[in-house]
Amino acid sequence: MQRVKLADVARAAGVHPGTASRALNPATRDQVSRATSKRVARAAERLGYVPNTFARGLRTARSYLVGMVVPDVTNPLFPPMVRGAEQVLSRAGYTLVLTDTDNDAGTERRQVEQLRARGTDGFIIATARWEDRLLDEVAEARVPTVLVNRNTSGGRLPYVGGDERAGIKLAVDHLVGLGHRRIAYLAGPQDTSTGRERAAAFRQAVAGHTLPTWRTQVRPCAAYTEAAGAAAAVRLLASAAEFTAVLAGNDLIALGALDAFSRAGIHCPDRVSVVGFNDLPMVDRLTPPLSTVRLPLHEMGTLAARILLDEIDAAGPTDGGGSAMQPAQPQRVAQSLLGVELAVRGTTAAPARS
Amino acid sequence: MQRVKLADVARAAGVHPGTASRALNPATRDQVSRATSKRVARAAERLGYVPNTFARGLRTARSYLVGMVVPDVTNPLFPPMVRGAEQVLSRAGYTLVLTDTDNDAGTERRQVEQLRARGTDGFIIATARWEDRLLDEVAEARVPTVLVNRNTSGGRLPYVGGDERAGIKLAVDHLVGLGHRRIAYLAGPQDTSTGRERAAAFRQAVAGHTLPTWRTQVRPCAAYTEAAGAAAAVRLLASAAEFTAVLAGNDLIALGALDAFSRAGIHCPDRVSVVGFNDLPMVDRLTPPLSTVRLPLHEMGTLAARILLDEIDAAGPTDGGGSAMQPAQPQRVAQSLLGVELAVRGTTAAPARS
DNA sequence: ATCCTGACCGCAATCGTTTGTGCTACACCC
DNA sequence: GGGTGTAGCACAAACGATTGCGGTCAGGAT
Repeated sequence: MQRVKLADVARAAGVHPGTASRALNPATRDQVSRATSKRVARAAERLGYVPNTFARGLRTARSYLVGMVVPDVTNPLFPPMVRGAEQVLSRAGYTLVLTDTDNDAGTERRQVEQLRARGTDGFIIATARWEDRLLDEVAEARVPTVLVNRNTSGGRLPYVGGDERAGIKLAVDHLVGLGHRRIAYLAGPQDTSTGRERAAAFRQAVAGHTLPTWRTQVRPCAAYTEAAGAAAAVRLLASAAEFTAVLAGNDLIALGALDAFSRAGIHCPDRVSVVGFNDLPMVDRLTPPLSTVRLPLHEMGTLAARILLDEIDAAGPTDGGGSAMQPAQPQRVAQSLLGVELAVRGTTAAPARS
Repeated sequence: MQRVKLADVARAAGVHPGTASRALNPATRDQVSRATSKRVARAAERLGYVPNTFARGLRTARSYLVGMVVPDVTNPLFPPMVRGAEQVLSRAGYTLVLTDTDNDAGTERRQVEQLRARGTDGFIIATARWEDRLLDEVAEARVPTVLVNRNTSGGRLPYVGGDERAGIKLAVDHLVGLGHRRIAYLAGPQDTSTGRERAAAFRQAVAGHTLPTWRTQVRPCAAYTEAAGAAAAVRLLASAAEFTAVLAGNDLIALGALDAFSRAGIHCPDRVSVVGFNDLPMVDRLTPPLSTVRLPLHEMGTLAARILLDEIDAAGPTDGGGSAMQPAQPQRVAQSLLGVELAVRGTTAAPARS
């Protein structure tokens, strides 16, 4: 590894290693005279001293490592969050460790445990399930953690996401504004917060207008994939329900539905309007370009990182056991909802007059 | 951090910590009787022992950390590589640290140095420039490193990428097969290996057929972006060169060119054929769907990781200075080119008969 | 002149593992 | 039975930084 150690710096500055340590550490610098502090700093600079992370970590039980857990880096939803998080973390001297769980609960658990063993200072987790034992344990162990994009039912961990209710409402209002009265919703999987929240928001938004509702109006998809979206769409068609617009739980579902419609000879936007969610890259280049709800993904990443840093500072050195003071009841923690916007594009239009 | 340490395990098994250490380490297990080894293993299991990475790293100068450097996680080209690399690394007990340089040489240097200070065991680098001082230094310092996707001029570091020459040849042959005779090439930036390699391959492929060549036939773009591609395309149009097909340095350039052509009223594929490179997600859903060369991105990631692991093993504990035996000349290292394929889709067709 | 105070810094223990060295038996051979 | 090997393990010294504790010294108060 690197050659020059603290003792070298100390020798060069003519002081004891302990003193050099204090001089270099901003938090303890005032225990040392300004003169020696300067001298040590200069020596360190000159010799190109960089502290040995292992030694430091061994003593302080701080790794300056943060784990970020995503289901699939390949899904374009996540990279912007990763990027945002990494920017603020690295600026704060932390290093981001990315792990991809491949959407599998087992590997997720393994990865998290491996990172915990490594002394990771905290986690940013984008894989939360609505009921999530692993996260319950993490919360129990008081490991600094913040959820992003997906929340849990418990609400015991800080969360940052987009304002899904607002996004759905925007979409529904837009469709209603165009003249649509019968709108179907292709919901995401109901074991994720986004699937549940958006579905609930849809019902609420529809109830806000005086629109007809019918039994098969909201149909959950098995997954956030094109295949699942297509399947749900054909089921919807088979149900013979009348509808002039479809709101999808996310863009992939919307794309799948679009495929199904076009295969059934139902042209968009002439015969059916479709709205997605997430505004994935490229969906604005399709024909017709997809109308969709845009989330501030990058900002979600940066905010999550900032909240995590606060949490880490508050927790102090990782004592694992957590502080003795346990609140009377599981306290409610910060749930941040960021503003979203609707991108109106080519897949939405006034309904055909029947 | 975690409560139970090696000494606890040793006590439980009735042996000295040193012995417990050997018993737990597969490489030194044979210095201990089978009986005690079993006993220690059982005790460790029962107590839930996980070794302290700091202490271990402090002693062994091994971090089991690998840094992966990409210019921009948000570019869909990279996530599959990251994913592939992470899969093989984590299976080998390593942890992947991802860092995004934002395409900036300065932050790249800072990130790499920070990771080096952290004792990172090796690097997978996807940001190589054709002339790259930082990588020269890294090679000099003998830090285990493998380049992926982009190479350097020196060829002193192991590299894994797609077989660009073959890809370009496939594309050119395809166009020629359709009847095209005048093909232009919109090259990527010439400070990257991909930009240079593909351009050279294009010239070679064209020379392989008896096609006309002309002065403005290959035009470098300033960057791998849609804007740069569009700009190059309008320059190409302005040059009044006759051409019936365009091969692009990558998909983004192709998309930009497509935009420019459509703005100029030149319809694709009727009046001009276009083929891209990389096969980004979604480009198969555009109208017309983009014909392009597909790279085995995931496999590039896994192979890079495997080569890196070999290198790390060969290098042994990070001694920084490198072994004393220096080869007479900078030896040529493994340069792996993976097979590519051409996805023939809607942007290529026989040229209009003039 | 003595005592006290506080600023500054040195000393040494400590974090938890790994690993070179050396001790103790026991087995084996002639 | 004495010498030689060898297997199995204990001992303790590292690795490099942090930090509680205590010592020194100058300067001011009494």
